Amino acid sequence: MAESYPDSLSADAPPPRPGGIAARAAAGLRATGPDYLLGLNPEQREAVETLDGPLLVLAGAGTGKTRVLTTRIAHILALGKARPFEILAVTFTNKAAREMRERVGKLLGQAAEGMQWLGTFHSIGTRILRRHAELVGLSSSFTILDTDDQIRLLKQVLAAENIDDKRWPARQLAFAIDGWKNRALQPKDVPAGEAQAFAAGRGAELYAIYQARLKQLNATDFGDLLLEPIRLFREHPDVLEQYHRRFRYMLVDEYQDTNVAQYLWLRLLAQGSKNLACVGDDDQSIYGWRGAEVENILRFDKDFPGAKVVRLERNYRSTGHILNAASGLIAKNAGRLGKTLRPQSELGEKVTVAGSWDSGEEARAIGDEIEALQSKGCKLDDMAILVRASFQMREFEERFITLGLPYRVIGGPRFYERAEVRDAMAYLRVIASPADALAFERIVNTPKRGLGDATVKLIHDRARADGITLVEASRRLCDGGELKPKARSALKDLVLSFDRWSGQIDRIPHTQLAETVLEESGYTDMWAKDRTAEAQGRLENLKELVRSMEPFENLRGFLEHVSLVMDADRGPGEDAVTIMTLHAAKGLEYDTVFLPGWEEGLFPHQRSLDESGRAGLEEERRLAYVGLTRAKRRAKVWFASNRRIHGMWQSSIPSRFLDELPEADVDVIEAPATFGGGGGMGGSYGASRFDRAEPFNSTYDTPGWRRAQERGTQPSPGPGARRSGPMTIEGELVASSSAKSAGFSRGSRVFHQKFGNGTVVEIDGNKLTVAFDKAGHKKVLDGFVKAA
DNA sequence: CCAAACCGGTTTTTT
DNA sequence: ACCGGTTTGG
Repeated sequence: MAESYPDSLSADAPPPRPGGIAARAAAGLRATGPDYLLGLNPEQREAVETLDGPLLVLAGAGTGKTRVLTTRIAHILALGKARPFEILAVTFTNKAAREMRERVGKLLGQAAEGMQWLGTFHSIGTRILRRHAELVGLSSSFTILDTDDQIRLLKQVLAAENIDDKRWPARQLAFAIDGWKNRALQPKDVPAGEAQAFAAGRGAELYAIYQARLKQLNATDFGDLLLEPIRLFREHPDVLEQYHRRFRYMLVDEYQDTNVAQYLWLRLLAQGSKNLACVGDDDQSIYGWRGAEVENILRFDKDFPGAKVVRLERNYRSTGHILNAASGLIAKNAGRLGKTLRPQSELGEKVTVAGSWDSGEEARAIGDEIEALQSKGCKLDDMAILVRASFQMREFEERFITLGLPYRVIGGPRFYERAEVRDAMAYLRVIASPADALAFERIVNTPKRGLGDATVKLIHDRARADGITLVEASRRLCDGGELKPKARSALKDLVLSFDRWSGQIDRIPHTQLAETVLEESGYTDMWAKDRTAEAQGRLENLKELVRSMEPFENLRGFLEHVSLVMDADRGPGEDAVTIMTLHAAKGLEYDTVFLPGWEEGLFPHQRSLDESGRAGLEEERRLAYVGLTRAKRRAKVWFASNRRIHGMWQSSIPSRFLDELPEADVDVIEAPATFGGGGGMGGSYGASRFDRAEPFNSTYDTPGWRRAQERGTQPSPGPGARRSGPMTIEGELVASSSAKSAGFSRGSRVFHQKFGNGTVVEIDGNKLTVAFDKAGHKKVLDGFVKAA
């Protein structure tokens, strides 16, 4: 097997061990406990034991999907049906891949380490592509462009073709190309009608030019990591044949999220052994907007004749009412295979539905409820707030900061997408591969060196004329006379620096090299001199970047990892409430789940309805289903009658999804008493449940309104309310309010988002007086600062 | 070359 | 209302 692969990458494939793998796997099992099949229910067991031929496991929420997947792998290995490196196991995210590896490892011990084909679609695609790169016009050291690089490259293509990128933005072209790649369309396959849509019919042509540029740069984008292997398999049947022989068993997680390209990729590979097991849940397909085709799972048995379908319907996660509510809701969808989740525990608490006057009150009420639960002994770690759109998070953050309630935001700006991290990465990329033109361009004038567009253009021209890299071109340019003395010395400096750094690449540890580069390039200095509030956080991120390089053997390994992973690990840290989007919540579970913002227009989202009509509505409904089924014991749904969207206050009516929840499983909370000071919209929706016909805010006779009048404030806390609270998300790896004021004492050095660094001069309860280095003396709440 | 004015877009997110 | 990117003027 391994020896049939020519290039050096096969070196990491352990040689087939002479016999004994199965035996050792089995031994590992014996060591970790009783037979792994015990404890599975009959359906799970069937899903694990049906090894041969195509299999679709329809796994409802909380039915033990991952367990089935991992146990199945263990079973295959234990029976000696295949060796670890003969199993292909594909997931969508790195996180899922990591988890699967971990869990298989727990079952099998050592044997899991041989599973080199366990990974994401993209990482496995990369692996395949590196082995056969020459066959598709790349060299095996190709680089992988992320979205940012992709846009930059497209901008160049548009410029070269004299297309006004005002009228035809690169982003839009990128979007179109992504769409085509999702459907496995090469430039020649793009339907004429769609090609027409961009730049007066030049869409497909531009796509072709872009592909050619990628090849020139020895680069791929994410789509290519799937597409190119497909092309490879189609054009080189002998290569496909090798993989047919290799992959004796194939497993796919979250099959409902696959797009056309992924489906074709799998189908090509599955022509070999036919042992393809897909696990998924059509009711949890929520990624249609980025190319996922629910159809793939709906027609699995037609695509793979003779496929067996196993349904997992016993839900071990949620209590009865929650599950029934979710089931009742999802039953309104037409396009589904149909499953009925059966609770395995008592009915538990009903799902609650409560209304509030506006989003601020919603945040206050939920905050109060969280504190109430906390005082009853519930851990914050077991609670989550799941929102439809990320702008909703702000309100909760603000509220929690004032309450001093620790929280965690999942899915803010990603670590590796931050400008400073990307800049630093660009330096490293140029050092590792001087041919990386996009990286060089990114940092040639960052920090400012007086090398503007004019100079960059000269470099470009020279590179193109001489057929050399931008770095080489820069070097030659310095020797020539085209440059003004200022630009020339700056560029000379940069080139010499890169020479120096490249020379050290194998001589000093890569982390140290990174530090040197950031220091010597003046990059760290640039931020150190920056007086804006984010600068401090950015410096932190740079340090974090260097730390995150530690586990890697060398710079190359790290860069490869980042290009695929783009996802920083976030430690669990202190006890904290989690705030995230519904999309981010898939696959997770919490004791208590708060679901705010169930209003027409927001959830279901208007845009989804506008763009995809009924299919869009069904996807939104699946999202609601995902939200509810995250809850183990308590699901608390909220809606507000006023919400500020794009800066404008708008009144809203309760989501149609509320009416679709079975009455028997829902408690409508009417009494405003439960949340101190927060008024419910109680009375008005009591009559006809959620009062869809008549927006209740049309009558100014609500508790909220009356209270507002009594207070003599503006009726809507909206327009006039101050919204100046510091946003913690910027500049931190994980935004979180510091739980307790813990640890601050006079003389402590602290950092404040707005005022920067300072020294604590006085403490009064949770109020600190701080002498800020730049902003002078201020009184601040301890929640607003963190230890510097 | 840089800073200030200006414009457009604003659901969800992975790789 | 706000952010980020682009254009424009110094």
